[in-house]
Amino acid sequence: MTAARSRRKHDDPDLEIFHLLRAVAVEYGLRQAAFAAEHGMHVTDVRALIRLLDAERAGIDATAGFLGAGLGLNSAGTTAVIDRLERLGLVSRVRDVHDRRRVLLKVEDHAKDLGWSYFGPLIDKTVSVLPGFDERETAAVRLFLQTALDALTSQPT
Amino acid sequence: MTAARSRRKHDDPDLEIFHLLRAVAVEYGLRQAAFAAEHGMHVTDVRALIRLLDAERAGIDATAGFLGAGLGLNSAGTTAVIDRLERLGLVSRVRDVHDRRRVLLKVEDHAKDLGWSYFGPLIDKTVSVLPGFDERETAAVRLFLQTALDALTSQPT
DNA sequence: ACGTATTATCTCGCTGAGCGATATTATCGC
DNA sequence: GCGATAATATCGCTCAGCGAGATAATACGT
Repeated sequence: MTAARSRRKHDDPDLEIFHLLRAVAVEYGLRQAAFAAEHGMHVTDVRALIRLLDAERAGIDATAGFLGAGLGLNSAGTTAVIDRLERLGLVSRVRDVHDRRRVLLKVEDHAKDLGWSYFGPLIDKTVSVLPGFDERETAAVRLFLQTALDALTSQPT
Repeated sequence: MTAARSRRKHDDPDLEIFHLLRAVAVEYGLRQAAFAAEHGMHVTDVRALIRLLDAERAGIDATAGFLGAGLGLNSAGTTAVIDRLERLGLVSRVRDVHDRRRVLLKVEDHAKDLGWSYFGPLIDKTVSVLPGFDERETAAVRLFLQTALDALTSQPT
């Protein structure tokens, strides 16, 4: 394991790109925390909101259990998150008519606006360089990101 | 603000790349949490360790205050983080000889190995596609990441 | 040199997020 | 209907991080 330390040089251009990607990930986390604080929420609440918005976009109806699993929380923690979001008027609990054990989570319009106010400018600025890329360049970006995602999701050796 | 909602279509290819980047950021966070749990640490501890390793690589001598600022913690929280890292034998406190108010944080070799065991495989897999790229493709990836980083670090409109 | 302001870190008490265990309520198979 | 199962909620607890203030070393004006 100590051998790994000398595997790469510090000025390795590949490493530089990796560090760039890592910086993006780190900053993303910081921005999420800042956004949360700015709106009287916690990081978990923001993540929950995003989960819920993603689910809605995917046409999945989100339940408490679904959300808890997505956030890696147990039922107690999940209830607490939903309580907070409900108190902020961002989400409302709706009993499922067909299975009345289930609680469906309805994302309020206000939350959607909040989500867009968070991601909107970020998206615009981030993708602003893409129109200047040709097919191969765009494909390269996509491939690199996909590879990074695979590396992160696959179990380490 | 409601106008933002209709600004982009869901199948916008630009948005797809943004989602890919966002997924990378999210997964990075999850992996960090998993790594932390695996080694009896908290996410903050891992982030602290990375901060310290980065500082060492940059030739900065890390103090408690420096670390706290980097993590967005106040002094009480910072002390707690260092306590935990010290208890795990990953970091040791060394009084600065020239300014004896300061506590320098020395990263133990064990921590460096830990860092490499975390990032090593991730780096290898992530950058594995880069050798197949030509100059323009590599530059495109770099530019895209840099733009994303700028978008994240600049204040939102 | 000397008191005062400043800087760096730590201690104390507290709030609150999230956990484990358990309770409550609803559905399903028999 | 009735136990078994599933979905969510409640209770009590632990511990990360905060605010306020303590401690200790340094800088600085006079």
